[in-house]
Amino acid sequence: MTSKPNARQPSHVACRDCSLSSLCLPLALSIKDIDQLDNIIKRGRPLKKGEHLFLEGDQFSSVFAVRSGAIKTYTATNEGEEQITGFYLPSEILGLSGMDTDTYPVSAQAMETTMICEIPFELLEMLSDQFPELRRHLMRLMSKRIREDQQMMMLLSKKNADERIATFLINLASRFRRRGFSSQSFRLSMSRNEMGNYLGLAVETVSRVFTRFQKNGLISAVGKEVEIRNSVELCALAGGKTLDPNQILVTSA
Amino acid sequence: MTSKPNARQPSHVACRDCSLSSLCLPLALSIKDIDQLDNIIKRGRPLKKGEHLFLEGDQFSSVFAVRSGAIKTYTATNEGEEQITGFYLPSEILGLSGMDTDTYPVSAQAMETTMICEIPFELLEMLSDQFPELRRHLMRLMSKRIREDQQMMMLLSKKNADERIATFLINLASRFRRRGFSSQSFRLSMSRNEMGNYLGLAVETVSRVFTRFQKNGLISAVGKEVEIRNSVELCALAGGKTLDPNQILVTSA
DNA sequence: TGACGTCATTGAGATGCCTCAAAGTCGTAT
DNA sequence: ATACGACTTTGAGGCATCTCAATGACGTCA
Repeated sequence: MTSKPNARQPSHVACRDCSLSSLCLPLALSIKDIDQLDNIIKRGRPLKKGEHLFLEGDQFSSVFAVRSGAIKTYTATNEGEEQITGFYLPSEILGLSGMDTDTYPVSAQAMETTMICEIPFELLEMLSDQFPELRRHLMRLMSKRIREDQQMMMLLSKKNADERIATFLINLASRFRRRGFSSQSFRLSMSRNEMGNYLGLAVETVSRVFTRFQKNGLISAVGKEVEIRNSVELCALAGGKTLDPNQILVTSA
Repeated sequence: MTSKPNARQPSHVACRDCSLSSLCLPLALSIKDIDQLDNIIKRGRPLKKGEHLFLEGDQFSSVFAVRSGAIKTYTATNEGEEQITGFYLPSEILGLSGMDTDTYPVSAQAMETTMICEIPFELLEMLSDQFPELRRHLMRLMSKRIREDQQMMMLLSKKNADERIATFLINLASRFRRRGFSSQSFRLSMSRNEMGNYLGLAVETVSRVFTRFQKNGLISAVGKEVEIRNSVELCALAGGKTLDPNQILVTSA
């Protein structure tokens, strides 16, 4: 673990000094070009838990990178309930799905105190006219998202409750790992309810699966704190295809 | 109806003369620039039913546009069954999800005799370095796909069997309509089995829902021929959010 | 620190879809 | 024309998950 996940960060770190630069958009730019990206990025005040970054139907104007905290995106079903479409952790980019419309197709809300980098899309487009590598990176981001959504569709149409939750936990673990945090032990930023909503399960089912996983020694969980105690078994439940080869968990510390 | 859906087309129509140019990639290019796209497009022999365009794991090299016929993409589940991830009709583009990997993440197979335009990705990237409008179009395509996948995730996690099939039929209808064909009456290119696989339902359930829909006068179906008899009801079942405002069906001819 | 509201857990019963099984229909190729 | 295989339909029963209900734990704020 390099540092604590929610360590305070000054609110105006330059991209070149940001610890996430190797995961975020700067990935596509050389050191000297990063400063240009830096110039167009707006860094707002931190969002408090429950505050919205944008609402479904808002004028599309920017894409966003999470710097700390966590964001969920959701849309309203026909019956007016919320359907969560994604969770975003630090270094992850959201807002790209609004690109071909005038308005955001989902709402984005902070699940805890969250810091955001805002990248006005018009400027990002100008910058990507300038840097082919940046636009390829954007394309790759979107392409990756399409593949991830397809994995999600597979989860929703073929997996049972146990497999869904195993997959979800393994996926979270690998995302934490990528950011340099422990993949064995972490804090969920979402409630059981939100998890169930996202995974197409009732809260009660999520809760029962958690209980069962603990009885079987797969995980231990106290509230939102989760520890993966048997990642081999959990991966097996999740199904090998869920993780990229470079995302395989280390089995022991 | 402007012409029959499966009317024979000569196998080497230039983009500028293709009846699908207003729906396909040329959409992003001016008349004189289209010829450049034209030059990089490879037009192969027609694929027969069951033939593959590419296999999961094949080296990623091109994106493809369907010119006539129909393609399905699928991937293998952990248990080795096939999971269909999409159906592609004429003018629709597939292969973009492979963009950020070396290999295609899905297999693509012809569901009937199908003609394809192949666009080598390297050349497409060069061309889009030249034409900002083309690359914005590509981005929009991907962004649209992300939104559609999210609709699909919503379908899979919140809708029951009736709603899934209503949504599917309405979606197909609007895609036919966009291409200038009847949205009231069309031929399914997929089997009940494939439909169920895609929608996360057992074949038997699909069949039962079709029967029920016919009893209730929503549709009539003989084999793969489907007629929508009550599009208002069917849309209501599908849920308003499923269709873009510009995809709303005309209620009567 | 105590009280409240939110979130999580557990139990019991209902249900929608799946599985298995069998018969019926269609398309196709010989 | 006929026979075969593949696809579709229908029925019966089982099961995973949902729904409803109640209790329990936690976090937060006065």
